[in-house]
Amino acid sequence: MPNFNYIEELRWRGLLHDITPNAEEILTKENSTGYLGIDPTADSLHIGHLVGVMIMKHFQRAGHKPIIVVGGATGMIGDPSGKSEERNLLDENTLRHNQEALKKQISRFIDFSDDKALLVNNYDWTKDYSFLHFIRDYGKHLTISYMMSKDSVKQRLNSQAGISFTEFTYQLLQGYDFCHLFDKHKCKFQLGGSDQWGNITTGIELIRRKLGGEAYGITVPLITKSDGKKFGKSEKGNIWLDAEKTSPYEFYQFLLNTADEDAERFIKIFSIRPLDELQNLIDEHKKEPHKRILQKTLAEELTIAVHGENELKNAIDASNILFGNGTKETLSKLNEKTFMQIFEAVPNFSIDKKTLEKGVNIVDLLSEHTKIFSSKGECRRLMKENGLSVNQEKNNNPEAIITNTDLINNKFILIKKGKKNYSYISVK
RNA sequence: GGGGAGGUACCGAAGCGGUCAAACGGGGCAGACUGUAAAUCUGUUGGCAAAAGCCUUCGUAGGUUCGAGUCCUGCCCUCCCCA
Repeated sequence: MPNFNYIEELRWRGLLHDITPNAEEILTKENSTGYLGIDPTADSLHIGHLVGVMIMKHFQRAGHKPIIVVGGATGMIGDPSGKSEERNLLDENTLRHNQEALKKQISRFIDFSDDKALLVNNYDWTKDYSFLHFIRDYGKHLTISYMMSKDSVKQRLNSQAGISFTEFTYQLLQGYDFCHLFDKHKCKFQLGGSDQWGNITTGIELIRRKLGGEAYGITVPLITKSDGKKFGKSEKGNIWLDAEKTSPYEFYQFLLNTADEDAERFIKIFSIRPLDELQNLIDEHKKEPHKRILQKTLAEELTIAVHGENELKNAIDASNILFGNGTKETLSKLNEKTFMQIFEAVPNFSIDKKTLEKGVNIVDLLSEHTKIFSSKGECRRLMKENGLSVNQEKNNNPEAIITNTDLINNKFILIKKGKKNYSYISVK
Protein backbone atom coordinates (compact mmCIF):
# COMPACT_ATOMS: atom_id res chain seq x y z
CA MET A 1 0.00 0.00 0.00
CA PRO A 2 1.24 3.50 -0.76
CA ASN A 3 2.31 5.68 2.16
CA PHE A 4 0.09 8.60 1.22
CA ASN A 5 -2.04 9.95 -1.58
CA TYR A 6 0.55 11.10 -4.07
CA ILE A 7 -1.83 13.10 -6.21
CA GLU A 8 -3.21 14.89 -3.17
CA GLU A 9 0.35 15.83 -2.27
CA LEU A 10 1.03 17.16 -5.75
CA ARG A 11 -2.16 19.19 -5.65
CA TRP A 12 -1.24 20.85 -2.40
CA ARG A 13 2.20 21.63 -3.67
CA GLY A 14 0.84 23.18 -6.82
CA LEU A 15 2.52 20.51 -8.90
CA LEU A 16 -0.47 19.01 -10.64
CA HIS A 17 -1.40 20.32 -14.03
CA ASP A 18 -3.22 17.48 -15.70
CA ILE A 19 -3.94 13.87 -15.00
CA THR A 20 -5.55 11.05 -16.97
CA PRO A 21 -8.70 9.39 -15.62
CA ASN A 22 -8.33 6.71 -12.95
CA ALA A 23 -4.71 7.55 -12.25
CA GLU A 24 -5.39 8.84 -8.75
CA GLU A 25 -7.36 5.76 -7.81
CA ILE A 26 -4.61 3.40 -8.96
CA LEU A 27 -1.95 5.36 -7.10
CA THR A 28 -3.84 5.20 -3.82
CA LYS A 29 -4.51 1.46 -4.14
CA GLU A 30 -1.24 -0.01 -5.29
CA ASN A 31 2.46 0.64 -5.32
CA SER A 32 3.16 1.55 -8.90
CA THR A 33 6.03 2.40 -11.18
CA GLY A 34 6.33 5.61 -13.13
CA TYR A 35 8.85 7.31 -15.33
CA LEU A 36 10.10 10.73 -16.13
CA GLY A 37 12.24 11.58 -19.12
CA ILE A 38 15.16 13.94 -19.01
CA ASP A 39 16.98 15.24 -22.03
CA PRO A 40 20.74 14.81 -21.79
CA THR A 41 21.42 18.02 -23.66
CA ALA A 42 24.06 19.12 -21.14
CA ASP A 43 26.24 17.42 -18.58
CA SER A 44 24.38 19.06 -15.74
CA LEU A 45 20.83 19.62 -14.69
CA HIS A 46 19.72 23.15 -14.13
CA ILE A 47 17.45 24.27 -11.38
CA GLY A 48 14.39 24.05 -13.60
CA HIS A 49 14.92 20.30 -13.94
CA LEU A 50 14.48 19.97 -10.22
CA VAL A 51 10.74 20.33 -10.59
CA GLY A 52 10.66 17.00 -12.39
CA VAL A 53 13.15 15.49 -9.99
CA MET A 54 11.04 16.58 -7.02
CA ILE A 55 7.86 14.99 -8.30
CA MET A 56 9.77 11.75 -8.72
CA LYS A 57 11.15 12.08 -5.24
CA HIS A 58 7.64 12.46 -3.83
CA PHE A 59 6.62 9.54 -6.00
CA GLN A 60 9.28 7.47 -4.28
CA ARG A 61 8.36 8.81 -0.83
CA ALA A 62 4.78 7.76 -1.46
CA GLY A 63 6.02 4.21 -1.95
CA HIS A 64 6.10 4.07 -5.71
CA LYS A 65 9.06 3.26 -7.87
CA PRO A 66 10.54 5.99 -10.04
CA ILE A 67 12.36 5.36 -13.28
CA ILE A 68 14.40 8.16 -14.72
CA VAL A 69 14.79 7.80 -18.44
CA VAL A 70 17.71 9.62 -19.89
CA GLY A 71 16.63 10.46 -23.38
CA GLY A 72 19.74 9.35 -25.23
CA ALA A 73 17.71 8.27 -28.24
CA THR A 74 15.01 10.88 -28.07
CA GLY A 75 17.66 13.50 -27.40
CA MET A 76 19.22 12.64 -30.72
CA ILE A 77 15.94 13.31 -32.46
CA GLY A 78 14.66 16.42 -30.78
CA ASP A 79 11.24 16.98 -29.33
CA PRO A 80 9.23 19.56 -31.25
CA SER A 81 7.20 20.42 -28.14
CA GLY A 82 7.54 24.06 -27.30
CA LYS A 83 10.42 24.55 -29.68
CA SER A 84 10.17 26.81 -32.63
CA GLU A 85 12.99 25.28 -34.58
CA GLU A 86 14.71 22.05 -35.34
CA ARG A 87 17.26 21.26 -32.77
CA ASN A 88 20.85 20.27 -33.06
CA LEU A 89 21.50 16.58 -32.74
CA LEU A 90 23.94 15.23 -30.20
CA ASP A 91 26.46 12.51 -30.83
CA GLU A 92 26.68 9.33 -28.82
CA ASN A 93 29.83 10.18 -26.86
CA THR A 94 28.40 13.41 -25.60
CA LEU A 95 25.18 11.68 -24.64
CA ARG A 96 26.97 9.04 -22.58
CA HIS A 97 29.09 11.59 -20.81
CA ASN A 98 26.01 13.64 -19.99
CA GLN A 99 24.10 10.61 -18.74
CA GLU A 100 26.77 9.83 -16.16
CA ALA A 101 26.86 13.38 -14.90
CA LEU A 102 23.09 13.57 -14.62
CA LYS A 103 22.82 10.35 -12.70
CA LYS A 104 25.21 11.63 -10.10
CA GLN A 105 23.15 14.74 -9.56
CA ILE A 106 19.81 12.98 -9.46
CA SER A 107 21.16 10.50 -6.92
CA ARG A 108 21.24 13.30 -4.40
CA PHE A 109 17.47 13.36 -4.53
CA ILE A 110 16.34 9.90 -5.46
CA ASP A 111 17.48 6.71 -3.80
CA PHE A 112 18.69 4.27 -6.42
CA SER A 113 19.90 1.65 -3.93
CA ASP A 114 18.38 -1.83 -3.81
CA ASP A 115 16.46 -1.26 -6.98
CA LYS A 116 14.27 1.37 -5.30
CA ALA A 117 14.58 3.42 -8.41
CA LEU A 118 16.09 2.98 -11.85
CA LEU A 119 17.97 5.16 -14.21
CA VAL A 120 17.98 3.92 -17.76
CA ASN A 121 18.84 5.30 -21.15
CA ASN A 122 16.39 4.80 -23.97
CA TYR A 123 19.29 4.68 -26.39
CA ASP A 124 19.94 1.17 -25.11
CA TRP A 125 16.65 -0.27 -26.30
CA THR A 126 16.43 1.86 -29.39
CA LYS A 127 19.84 1.79 -31.02
CA ASP A 128 19.63 -1.70 -32.49
CA TYR A 129 16.00 -1.54 -33.36
CA SER A 130 15.77 -1.31 -37.11
CA PHE A 131 13.71 1.30 -38.79
CA LEU A 132 11.81 -1.37 -40.65
CA HIS A 133 10.83 -3.21 -37.52
CA PHE A 134 9.99 -0.02 -35.75
CA ILE A 135 7.54 1.26 -38.32
CA ARG A 136 6.03 -2.20 -38.66
CA ASP A 137 5.60 -2.81 -34.92
CA TYR A 138 4.72 0.67 -33.74
CA GLY A 139 4.02 2.98 -36.66
CA LYS A 140 1.15 0.74 -37.66
CA HIS A 141 -0.88 1.51 -34.58
CA LEU A 142 -1.34 5.22 -34.96
CA THR A 143 -2.85 7.21 -37.79
CA ILE A 144 -1.28 10.26 -39.29
CA SER A 145 -4.29 12.34 -38.35
CA TYR A 146 -3.89 11.27 -34.73
CA MET A 147 -0.26 12.29 -34.74
CA MET A 148 -0.98 15.55 -36.50
CA SER A 149 -3.63 16.51 -34.00
CA LYS A 150 -0.99 17.02 -31.30
CA ASP A 151 -0.46 20.64 -30.42
CA SER A 152 3.29 20.45 -30.74
CA VAL A 153 2.99 19.18 -34.29
CA LYS A 154 0.15 21.49 -35.26
CA GLN A 155 2.03 24.55 -34.16
CA ARG A 156 5.09 23.63 -36.11
CA LEU A 157 3.12 22.75 -39.21
CA ASN A 158 1.68 26.23 -39.19
CA SER A 159 4.99 27.89 -38.52
CA GLN A 160 7.60 29.28 -40.83
CA ALA A 161 10.14 26.71 -39.69
CA GLY A 162 7.95 23.75 -40.57
CA ILE A 163 8.72 20.32 -39.18
CA SER A 164 10.95 17.56 -40.44
CA PHE A 165 9.91 13.94 -40.66
CA THR A 166 12.40 13.24 -37.89
CA GLU A 167 10.75 15.53 -35.42
CA PHE A 168 7.32 14.47 -36.53
CA THR A 169 8.23 10.91 -35.58
CA TYR A 170 9.39 12.00 -32.15
CA GLN A 171 6.14 11.22 -30.35
CA LEU A 172 6.18 7.71 -31.73
CA LEU A 173 9.65 7.15 -30.37
CA GLN A 174 8.70 8.45 -26.96
CA GLY A 175 5.54 6.34 -27.08
CA TYR A 176 7.72 3.36 -27.78
CA ASP A 177 9.72 4.13 -24.64
CA PHE A 178 6.56 4.00 -22.60
CA CYS A 179 5.57 0.68 -24.20
CA HIS A 180 8.99 -0.73 -23.48
CA LEU A 181 8.92 0.33 -19.84
CA PHE A 182 5.35 -0.85 -19.44
CA ASP A 183 6.36 -4.21 -20.80
CA LYS A 184 9.70 -4.64 -19.00
CA HIS A 185 9.10 -2.86 -15.72
CA LYS A 186 5.31 -2.75 -15.38
CA CYS A 187 5.65 0.97 -15.59
CA LYS A 188 2.14 2.33 -15.83
CA PHE A 189 2.80 6.01 -15.31
CA GLN A 190 4.56 8.69 -17.23
CA LEU A 191 5.15 12.04 -15.61
CA GLY A 192 6.42 15.20 -17.19
CA GLY A 193 6.01 18.88 -17.84
CA SER A 194 2.75 20.14 -19.25
CA ASP A 195 4.41 20.39 -22.66
CA GLN A 196 4.77 16.62 -22.59
CA TRP A 197 1.04 15.92 -22.45
CA GLY A 198 0.80 15.13 -26.14
CA ASN A 199 3.74 12.76 -26.08
CA ILE A 200 2.46 11.05 -22.95
CA THR A 201 -0.99 10.43 -24.36
CA THR A 202 0.57 9.03 -27.52
CA GLY A 203 2.37 6.51 -25.34
CA ILE A 204 -0.79 5.63 -23.47
CA GLU A 205 -2.60 5.14 -26.76
CA LEU A 206 0.16 2.90 -28.09
CA ILE A 207 0.08 0.77 -24.96
CA ARG A 208 -3.68 0.40 -25.26
CA ARG A 209 -3.65 -0.52 -28.92
CA LYS A 210 -0.52 -2.61 -29.15
CA LEU A 211 -0.32 -4.20 -25.72
CA GLY A 212 -3.92 -3.93 -24.65
CA GLY A 213 -2.77 -2.37 -21.39
CA GLU A 214 -3.88 0.62 -19.41
CA ALA A 215 -1.40 3.35 -18.63
CA TYR A 216 -1.66 6.82 -17.13
CA GLY A 217 -0.13 10.23 -17.33
CA ILE A 218 0.50 13.09 -14.95
CA THR A 219 1.85 16.50 -15.86
CA VAL A 220 3.20 19.38 -13.81
CA PRO A 221 2.62 23.01 -14.69
CA LEU A 222 5.30 25.16 -16.22
CA ILE A 223 6.85 27.10 -13.37
CA THR A 224 6.90 30.82 -13.98
CA LYS A 225 7.94 33.75 -11.87
CA SER A 226 5.68 36.60 -10.86
CA ASP A 227 7.28 38.81 -13.48
CA GLY A 228 6.16 36.37 -16.12
CA LYS A 229 9.58 35.01 -16.92
CA LYS A 230 10.52 31.38 -16.85
CA PHE A 231 11.86 30.13 -13.55
CA GLY A 232 15.49 29.08 -13.33
CA LYS A 233 17.38 31.72 -15.20
CA SER A 234 19.38 34.61 -13.93
CA GLU A 235 20.67 37.44 -16.04
CA LYS A 236 23.78 35.38 -16.50
CA GLY A 237 21.92 32.39 -17.82
CA ASN A 238 20.87 29.05 -16.41
CA ILE A 239 21.34 28.19 -12.77
CA TRP A 240 23.09 24.86 -12.93
CA LEU A 241 23.48 22.22 -10.27
CA ASP A 242 27.09 21.68 -11.29
CA ALA A 243 29.29 23.72 -8.97
CA GLU A 244 31.68 24.37 -11.83
CA LYS A 245 28.98 26.05 -13.86
CA THR A 246 27.16 27.83 -11.05
CA SER A 247 28.98 28.20 -7.77
CA PRO A 248 27.17 27.14 -4.60
CA TYR A 249 27.26 30.77 -3.57
CA GLU A 250 25.46 31.90 -6.72
CA PHE A 251 23.04 29.02 -6.38
CA TYR A 252 22.23 30.03 -2.82
CA GLN A 253 21.91 33.68 -3.76
CA PHE A 254 19.62 32.90 -6.65
CA LEU A 255 17.14 31.20 -4.34
CA LEU A 256 17.53 33.74 -1.57
CA ASN A 257 16.52 36.43 -4.02
CA THR A 258 13.20 34.77 -4.77
CA ALA A 259 10.45 37.39 -4.92
CA ASP A 260 7.94 37.43 -2.08
CA GLU A 261 5.11 36.61 -4.46
CA ASP A 262 6.91 33.50 -5.61
CA ALA A 263 8.30 32.26 -2.33
CA GLU A 264 5.22 30.39 -1.19
CA ARG A 265 4.74 28.61 -4.49
CA PHE A 266 8.40 27.74 -4.79
CA ILE A 267 8.88 26.37 -1.32
CA LYS A 268 5.94 24.06 -1.83
CA ILE A 269 7.57 22.82 -4.98
CA PHE A 270 11.13 22.36 -3.81
CA SER A 271 10.99 21.60 -0.11
CA ILE A 272 10.38 18.10 1.11
CA ARG A 273 9.26 19.31 4.52
CA PRO A 274 5.86 18.04 5.60
CA LEU A 275 2.88 20.06 4.57
CA ASP A 276 1.92 21.33 8.03
CA GLU A 277 5.45 22.53 8.72
CA LEU A 278 5.50 24.37 5.42
CA GLN A 279 2.14 25.92 6.18
CA ASN A 280 3.53 27.26 9.48
CA LEU A 281 6.50 28.79 7.69
CA ILE A 282 4.22 30.36 5.15
CA ASP A 283 2.05 31.89 7.88
CA GLU A 284 5.11 33.30 9.64
CA HIS A 285 6.42 34.67 6.38
CA LYS A 286 3.19 36.51 5.76
CA LYS A 287 3.36 38.12 9.18
CA GLU A 288 6.96 39.24 8.79
CA PRO A 289 7.93 39.24 5.13
CA HIS A 290 11.06 41.28 5.76
CA LYS A 291 12.60 38.33 7.57
CA ARG A 292 12.40 36.35 4.35
CA ILE A 293 11.84 33.10 6.19
CA LEU A 294 10.66 31.28 3.09
CA GLN A 295 13.52 32.49 0.94
CA LYS A 296 16.09 31.47 3.52
CA THR A 297 14.54 28.08 4.13
CA LEU A 298 14.27 27.41 0.43
CA ALA A 299 17.83 28.48 -0.28
CA GLU A 300 19.26 26.50 2.63
CA GLU A 301 17.36 23.34 1.94
CA LEU A 302 18.15 23.21 -1.74
CA THR A 303 21.78 24.22 -1.36
CA ILE A 304 22.29 21.41 1.14
CA ALA A 305 20.51 18.96 -1.13
CA VAL A 306 22.58 19.90 -4.14
CA HIS A 307 25.95 20.90 -2.68
CA GLY A 308 25.99 19.70 0.93
CA GLU A 309 26.22 21.34 4.36
CA ASN A 310 29.75 22.63 3.94
CA GLU A 311 29.05 24.50 0.78
CA LEU A 312 25.95 25.99 2.32
CA LYS A 313 28.00 27.26 5.22
CA ASN A 314 30.48 28.88 2.85
CA ALA A 315 27.70 30.43 0.86
CA ILE A 316 26.14 31.91 4.00
CA ASP A 317 29.51 33.17 5.24
CA ALA A 318 30.15 34.80 1.92
CA SER A 319 26.70 36.33 1.87
CA ASN A 320 27.16 37.80 5.33
CA ILE A 321 30.42 39.39 4.43
CA LEU A 322 29.21 40.70 1.12
CA PHE A 323 25.78 41.87 2.17
CA GLY A 324 25.98 42.16 5.91
CA ASN A 325 27.83 45.06 7.44
CA GLY A 326 31.09 43.79 6.08
CA THR A 327 33.69 46.51 6.46
CA LYS A 328 37.34 46.77 5.66
CA GLU A 329 38.02 45.48 9.19
CA THR A 330 36.06 42.26 8.79
CA LEU A 331 37.64 41.79 5.40
CA SER A 332 41.16 42.05 6.70
CA LYS A 333 40.38 39.51 9.39
CA LEU A 334 39.83 36.86 6.76
CA ASN A 335 42.77 34.63 6.13
CA GLU A 336 43.75 33.90 2.58
CA LYS A 337 42.07 30.53 2.49
CA THR A 338 38.72 31.85 3.66
CA PHE A 339 38.96 34.75 1.30
CA MET A 340 39.55 32.42 -1.62
CA GLN A 341 36.66 30.21 -0.62
CA ILE A 342 34.26 33.09 -0.37
CA PHE A 343 35.31 34.75 -3.56
CA GLU A 344 35.90 31.59 -5.50
CA ALA A 345 33.13 32.35 -7.95
CA VAL A 346 33.90 36.01 -8.33
CA PRO A 347 35.66 37.30 -11.44
CA ASN A 348 39.27 37.94 -10.59
CA PHE A 349 42.28 39.59 -12.13
CA SER A 350 45.91 39.81 -11.27
CA ILE A 351 48.38 42.63 -11.39
CA ASP A 352 52.11 42.84 -11.14
CA LYS A 353 53.33 43.65 -7.66
CA LYS A 354 55.86 46.20 -8.88
CA THR A 355 53.21 48.15 -10.76
CA LEU A 356 51.17 48.41 -7.63
CA GLU A 357 54.13 49.48 -5.52
CA LYS A 358 54.56 52.50 -7.74
CA GLY A 359 50.91 53.35 -7.40
CA VAL A 360 48.25 53.12 -10.10
CA ASN A 361 45.42 55.47 -10.90
CA ILE A 362 42.18 53.78 -9.93
CA VAL A 363 40.50 54.21 -13.30
CA ASP A 364 43.50 52.80 -15.12
CA LEU A 365 43.66 49.92 -12.70
CA LEU A 366 40.03 48.96 -13.23
CA SER A 367 39.74 49.40 -16.96
CA GLU A 368 43.24 48.94 -18.34
CA HIS A 369 45.24 46.69 -16.05
CA THR A 370 42.11 44.64 -15.41
CA LYS A 371 38.91 44.27 -17.36
CA ILE A 372 36.60 45.02 -14.49
CA PHE A 373 35.20 47.87 -16.58
CA SER A 374 35.08 47.73 -20.33
CA SER A 375 35.92 51.39 -20.70
CA LYS A 376 37.25 54.24 -18.65
CA GLY A 377 34.09 56.19 -19.23
CA GLU A 378 32.03 53.44 -17.69
CA CYS A 379 34.29 53.34 -14.68
CA ARG A 380 34.19 57.09 -14.17
CA ARG A 381 30.44 57.14 -14.58
CA LEU A 382 29.95 54.58 -11.87
CA MET A 383 32.29 56.45 -9.57
CA LYS A 384 30.36 59.63 -10.20
CA GLU A 385 27.19 57.77 -9.27
CA ASN A 386 28.86 56.69 -6.06
CA GLY A 387 28.54 53.07 -7.06
CA LEU A 388 32.10 51.89 -6.65
CA SER A 389 33.61 50.39 -3.52
CA VAL A 390 37.19 49.40 -2.91
CA ASN A 391 37.55 46.99 -0.03
CA GLN A 392 33.99 47.74 1.04
CA GLU A 393 34.63 51.47 1.19
CA LYS A 394 32.97 53.84 -1.26
CA ASN A 395 35.39 55.57 -3.58
CA ASN A 396 34.20 58.31 -5.92
CA ASN A 397 37.48 60.01 -6.70
CA PRO A 398 38.69 59.15 -10.21
CA GLU A 399 42.08 60.61 -9.36
CA ALA A 400 42.66 58.19 -6.50
CA ILE A 401 45.89 56.23 -6.53
CA ILE A 402 45.88 52.60 -5.50
CA THR A 403 49.06 51.17 -3.99
CA ASN A 404 50.12 48.08 -2.16
CA THR A 405 48.93 49.62 1.11
CA ASP A 406 45.40 48.99 -0.14
CA LEU A 407 45.99 45.26 -0.28
CA ILE A 408 44.04 43.01 2.06
CA ASN A 409 46.39 40.43 3.54
CA ASN A 410 49.06 41.83 1.25
CA LYS A 411 47.38 40.06 -1.55
CA PHE A 412 43.90 41.17 -2.56
CA ILE A 413 41.89 44.19 -3.45
CA LEU A 414 38.14 43.73 -3.43
CA ILE A 415 36.15 45.76 -5.92
CA LYS A 416 32.39 46.18 -5.81
CA LYS A 417 30.38 47.60 -8.69
CA GLY A 418 27.00 48.77 -7.54
CA LYS A 419 25.29 46.65 -4.96
CA LYS A 420 26.25 43.12 -5.66
CA ASN A 421 28.83 42.88 -8.38
CA TYR A 422 32.11 41.83 -6.92
CA SER A 423 35.51 41.25 -8.46
CA TYR A 424 38.89 41.04 -6.91
CA ILE A 425 42.43 41.80 -7.96
CA SER A 426 45.34 39.82 -6.63
CA VAL A 427 49.03 40.57 -6.91
CA LYS A 428 51.40 38.16 -8.51
C1' G B 1 8.80 35.63 -62.24
C1' G B 2 5.56 40.51 -61.33
C1' G B 3 4.26 44.36 -57.63
C1' G B 4 4.90 46.72 -52.82
C1' A B 5 7.30 47.77 -47.98
C1' G B 6 11.63 47.91 -45.26
C1' G B 7 16.80 47.30 -43.12
C1' U B 8 18.84 53.13 -37.60
C1' A B 9 22.33 51.92 -31.14
C1' C B 10 20.80 45.87 -26.55
C1' C B 11 15.38 45.69 -28.43
C1' G B 12 11.17 48.53 -30.46
C1' A B 13 10.87 53.01 -33.02
C1' A B 14 11.47 58.53 -34.86
C1' G B 15 14.69 61.06 -37.86
C1' C B 16 13.26 69.08 -43.01
C1' G B 17 21.07 67.68 -46.65
C1' G B 18 24.08 70.88 -42.04
C1' U B 19 22.30 72.63 -35.25
C1' C B 20 22.66 64.04 -35.25
C1' A B 21 26.40 60.18 -31.20
C1' A B 22 21.11 60.38 -33.49
C1' A B 23 14.09 62.13 -30.41
C1' C B 24 10.89 58.70 -27.74
C1' G B 25 9.64 53.93 -25.32
C1' G B 26 11.43 49.35 -23.29
C1' G B 27 15.51 46.96 -21.28
C1' G B 28 20.34 47.48 -18.78
C1' C B 29 23.36 49.97 -15.09
C1' A B 30 23.70 53.23 -10.82
C1' G B 31 21.76 56.41 -6.64
C1' A B 32 17.74 57.32 -2.91
C1' C B 33 14.06 54.48 -0.19
C1' U B 34 14.05 49.25 1.69
C1' G B 35 14.38 43.42 3.47
C1' U B 36 20.69 41.81 -0.74
C1' A B 37 12.88 42.63 -2.15
C1' A B 38 8.68 44.78 -4.92
C1' A B 39 6.76 49.50 -6.13
C1' U B 40 8.34 54.49 -6.68
C1' C B 41 11.53 58.71 -7.65
C1' U B 42 16.35 60.45 -9.82
C1' G B 43 20.54 59.96 -12.85
C1' U B 44 22.89 57.28 -16.73
C1' U B 45 23.27 54.14 -21.23
C1' G B 46 29.35 54.28 -28.46
C1' G B 47 35.03 55.12 -27.59
C1' C B 48 39.13 58.52 -26.01
C1' A B 49 39.28 63.10 -23.06
C1' A B 50 38.58 66.85 -16.77
C1' A B 51 36.59 69.81 -20.70
C1' A B 52 36.62 72.14 -25.48
C1' G B 53 37.00 68.64 -28.81
C1' C B 54 38.45 64.34 -31.52
C1' C B 55 37.41 59.26 -33.36
C1' U B 56 34.01 55.11 -34.88
C1' U B 57 28.69 54.20 -35.84
C1' C B 58 22.41 54.44 -39.12
C1' G B 59 22.41 46.70 -44.14
C1' U B 60 26.80 46.88 -47.77
C1' A B 61 29.99 49.09 -51.69
C1' G B 62 30.50 53.25 -54.37
C1' G B 63 28.82 58.29 -56.04
C1' U B 64 26.67 63.54 -55.82
C1' U B 65 27.78 67.63 -52.34
C1' C B 66 31.68 72.50 -48.94
C1' G B 67 28.66 68.91 -45.93
C1' A B 68 24.69 62.54 -46.01
C1' G B 69 21.35 58.49 -41.30
C1' U B 70 18.84 61.91 -44.78
C1' C B 71 19.89 62.44 -52.24
C1' C B 72 21.68 58.86 -56.52
C1' U B 73 23.57 53.84 -58.26
C1' G B 74 25.05 48.71 -57.68
C1' C B 75 24.85 44.61 -54.26
C1' C B 76 23.09 41.70 -49.88
C1' C B 77 19.06 40.55 -46.62
C1' U B 78 13.89 40.60 -44.48
C1' C B 79 8.59 41.00 -44.84
C1' C B 80 3.84 41.39 -47.62
C1' C B 81 0.68 40.75 -52.02
C1' C B 82 -0.02 38.53 -56.99
C1' A B 83 1.49 34.47 -60.46
